[in-house]
Amino acid sequence: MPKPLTPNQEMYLKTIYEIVDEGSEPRVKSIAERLGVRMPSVTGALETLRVRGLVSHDRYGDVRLTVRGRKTAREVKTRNDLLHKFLLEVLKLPPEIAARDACVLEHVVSPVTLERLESFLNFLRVCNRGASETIAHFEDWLSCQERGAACRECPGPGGKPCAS
Amino acid sequence: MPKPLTPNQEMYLKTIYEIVDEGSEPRVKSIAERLGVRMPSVTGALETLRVRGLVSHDRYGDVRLTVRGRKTAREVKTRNDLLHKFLLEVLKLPPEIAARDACVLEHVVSPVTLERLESFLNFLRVCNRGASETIAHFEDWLSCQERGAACRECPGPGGKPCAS
DNA sequence: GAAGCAAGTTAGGAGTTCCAAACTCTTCGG
DNA sequence: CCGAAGAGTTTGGAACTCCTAACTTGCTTC
Repeated sequence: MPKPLTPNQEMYLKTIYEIVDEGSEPRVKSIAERLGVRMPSVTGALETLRVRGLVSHDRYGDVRLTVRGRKTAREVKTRNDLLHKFLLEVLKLPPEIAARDACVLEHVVSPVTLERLESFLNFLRVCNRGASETIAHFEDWLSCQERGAACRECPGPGGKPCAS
Repeated sequence: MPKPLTPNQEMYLKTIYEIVDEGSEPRVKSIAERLGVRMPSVTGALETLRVRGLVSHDRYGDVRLTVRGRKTAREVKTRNDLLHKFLLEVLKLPPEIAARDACVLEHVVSPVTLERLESFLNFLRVCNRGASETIAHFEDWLSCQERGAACRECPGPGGKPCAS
């Protein structure tokens, strides 16, 4: 079995995939900009990925994902989408935080946990015993918390319901 | 501002903290065993942590956390506990998976997300509009899913309720 | 077609993290 | 009190990641 990719290597793959997905040519420069690194770092990373058979890249030439590279990139992206959805729709995190965290978590969360998160989202979708209402209540409760007040029906910081 | 610690460095700190917490002397060997690395790795890591003022350690001498090191270790442990609780109590993950994932996530999750997870757990505790019931339903639904059946009231994979 | 600029690469260096092998120190038993 | 065993360290090497500085290449424009 091949050594697993590092988080960084997965990030390079995902970034190339996204650039292509947006209809642009993946250039060393644009990859560097997206990842917040300098061009030599990209050249180096592409070399390791090339050796592993995930991208094709000749000196001064085009950067392309191989079939295997594209497959891996899609997997990373799938993990990201799932985490992002959870952070956004369940935890109600602001978009920038959700995006940032999904981007870190996508490389480290276990498959089992990922699957469970997916189940949780499915459950919220199909449950007809008030699961989505609970999530809606959570959002209400959060905004009461922010005002330092108690929620209409659930106790707030002070333990007492408020009028909101 | 000091450079942030790497996940690894946080792990070393947390490990030493736990060993002390259990009433043992933190030895290079026991730290190595817990972290699944060899002794030279520990010696090296202790040196970087020493330079950063987080542990005290003389050649062949005792390993101790400094005040700052202990503070950091406690912070890591707090993050771990919170994540662990969430993975266990909300996602209903098996203990080994929850422990493993909490241990990775503790180093990378943003403070905002951590706080939100804490809010979520608080919400489940204090909500009197059925939040904890929803989580209980999730657990039921999961076991139905495992049997490939539908839940009593929420639709399962086939979209239809079952008798469970 | 040549010059210049932007893109890309190489070279060299630093930090982190790990390892095996070889060495040193401490401690404990005889 | 001395020597062996185990604990701990040093050395040297590998992988990954990043950087700056200097160099090369390709393209575009005059």
